[in-house]
Amino acid sequence: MRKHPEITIHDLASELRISASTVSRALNDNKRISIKTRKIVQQKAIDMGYRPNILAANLRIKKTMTIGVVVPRIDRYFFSSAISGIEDYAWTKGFNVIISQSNDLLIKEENCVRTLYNNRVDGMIISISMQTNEDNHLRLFSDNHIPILFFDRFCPTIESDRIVVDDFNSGYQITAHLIERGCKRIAHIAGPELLNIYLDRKGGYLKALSEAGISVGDGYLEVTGLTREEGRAAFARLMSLPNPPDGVFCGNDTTALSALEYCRSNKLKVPEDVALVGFSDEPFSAVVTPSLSTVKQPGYEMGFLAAQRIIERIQNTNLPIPFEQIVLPSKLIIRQSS
Amino acid sequence: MRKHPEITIHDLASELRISASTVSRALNDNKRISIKTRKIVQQKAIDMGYRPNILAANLRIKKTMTIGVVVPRIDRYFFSSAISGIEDYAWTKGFNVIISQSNDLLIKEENCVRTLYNNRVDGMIISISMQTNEDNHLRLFSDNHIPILFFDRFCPTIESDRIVVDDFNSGYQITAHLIERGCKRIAHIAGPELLNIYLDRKGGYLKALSEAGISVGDGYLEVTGLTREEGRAAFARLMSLPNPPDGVFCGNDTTALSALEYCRSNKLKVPEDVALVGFSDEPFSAVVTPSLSTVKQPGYEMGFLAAQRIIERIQNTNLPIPFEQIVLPSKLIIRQSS
DNA sequence: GTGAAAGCGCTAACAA
DNA sequence: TTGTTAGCGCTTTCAC
Repeated sequence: MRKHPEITIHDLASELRISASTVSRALNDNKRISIKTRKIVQQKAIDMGYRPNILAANLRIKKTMTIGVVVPRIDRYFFSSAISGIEDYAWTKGFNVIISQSNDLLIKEENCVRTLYNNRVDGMIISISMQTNEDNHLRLFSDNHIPILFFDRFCPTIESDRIVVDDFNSGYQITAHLIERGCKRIAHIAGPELLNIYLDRKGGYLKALSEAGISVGDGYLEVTGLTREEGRAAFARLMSLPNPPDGVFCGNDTTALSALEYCRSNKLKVPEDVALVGFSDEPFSAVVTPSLSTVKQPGYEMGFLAAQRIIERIQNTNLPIPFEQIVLPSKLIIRQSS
Repeated sequence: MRKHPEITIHDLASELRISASTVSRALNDNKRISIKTRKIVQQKAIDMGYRPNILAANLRIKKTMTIGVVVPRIDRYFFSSAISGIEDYAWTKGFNVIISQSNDLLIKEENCVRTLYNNRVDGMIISISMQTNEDNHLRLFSDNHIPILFFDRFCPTIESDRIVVDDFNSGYQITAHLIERGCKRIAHIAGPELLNIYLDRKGGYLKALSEAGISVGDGYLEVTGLTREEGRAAFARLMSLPNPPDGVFCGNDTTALSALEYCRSNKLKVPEDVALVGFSDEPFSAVVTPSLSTVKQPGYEMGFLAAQRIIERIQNTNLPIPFEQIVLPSKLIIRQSS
């Protein structure tokens, strides 16, 4: 039931008849202060209900103990689990996390990044939007030597740490799997070419095909925004081809789901008529019927590692740690749809 | 390509040969400064790449412009969409949001709340954990008159604003719907009685039954933690009853899904043998087969409104606005499972 | 309409 | 081992 009057180190100091700096040091467990004094001060702090003014400390120390996060959308499972990982680690280190979403819009992303910059976050973890085709806003950080770390979707022109999964190899595995299960005509619904992840997935697809001596059928490569609607349209186009595919690697689970729904309403059997594979292992993928083959990305782990990495960098801004691209393993999950 | 040297109002001041206070005022569009001076200062600020030091301003002004959020888990769709709503509104008002998750553990929740308190957030939006049976940590806020707002799951002993959906009525509607479609033996898998939401859902269930003159069958009321596993076990118990139910109102979509899976592996037809209804409209609910009847909660809107409300309160701490419980409409969505 | 000066609560260089 | 002192960058009273 304590009331407003905030206790400061000066209150503690005068109460104990010592100086404020001693109080400050004692509170921070500075070894220059005798254990005895430290104990006394710390106890008094508790007794008087002292809480440090982080603002003042941060102003003095010129750090905010905050890391900024920008993701396309919070409510997508992959991103929310990544955020979960970021939060969990950051909190153990006393860092706060402020989150913002770009809605996959470049202009919104620029706005987010600028706001984080103005808020003086100590570092930024970002997964760029589908539209991001330039990097001026990102340079706000890199040019000013504020740590920046990309996860999943990165901007190739900014030198920095990155945490990704091996999209190329995953795309390769998916396609190889389709080939192995007997598909002869394999199509791919790809995402925006601006993004490394989709480019890589497509690359893996192409490599697997060419290794197997299969050429990409006419019209078998669709490039879309990977929304539900675009996915459905793209899949419809594929299935209306004179020689429709018997296996489709969809750029994400959302489009795979659209494909599934298209099949349902058009009485196509999955996987008999056409085998389907998605990407991301969204929560719904395991439970739709037929369940969706997909690639599981370790969202939580990526976030956790990202936080770990960036905090390490924040705490060693002077040390010249080389930038690193960390590739986490993803896992092909074969279910009923293929 | 600007470098480290941060510009301060003093730099602007000396550059323009005016005082720092004038610069400060001009930057804040204070009408005591002539329009002309304001323009000049603001332009200079841009030219010199000035960015205000929010930390210093906040220290002075004793606000952090930050609101804290505590949810059970970020990666559950309902919560991530609520957070999305909170973020969206807060950013328009220049507020930052710091998010933490309790993992439905009281001890973790206490920790989160304490951290937010120490971080001097200007207000807190919280949906309490399944274990929260006391309110000492919450009193940290309410006793110190820091605005606190509950959404969805609230603590009844703390006086404050609340934003909820009408769980009672939703539970009633679900049950009435099951009755209407011909179910005679309706069971309910309820959640922890500690939480208003589950208590209300159960209350609605009971009321609908009693109004219809149906009594609750023996063993028809299961109280669980509503996880996938507990849901499955509870549903298995129900179906092993001598007189198993022909309609089950599951406390959330997760348990409804478990039930569905149980039915699948036990060759029970849904909804013919047993009709199923869940709660929350998780992303998977619409796409499983059979698709899941459920109640849609407006997560994003709740978050948006919560942010709006708490910011209003933060900005009028002196005004005695009465506490309010805002009930948002939820919507029964009837799908194939019932 | 503008300036001088004090101070938010803390840390840290320098002294003792 | 402890204290003195000087700010961090901003806002704001009070004076002119």
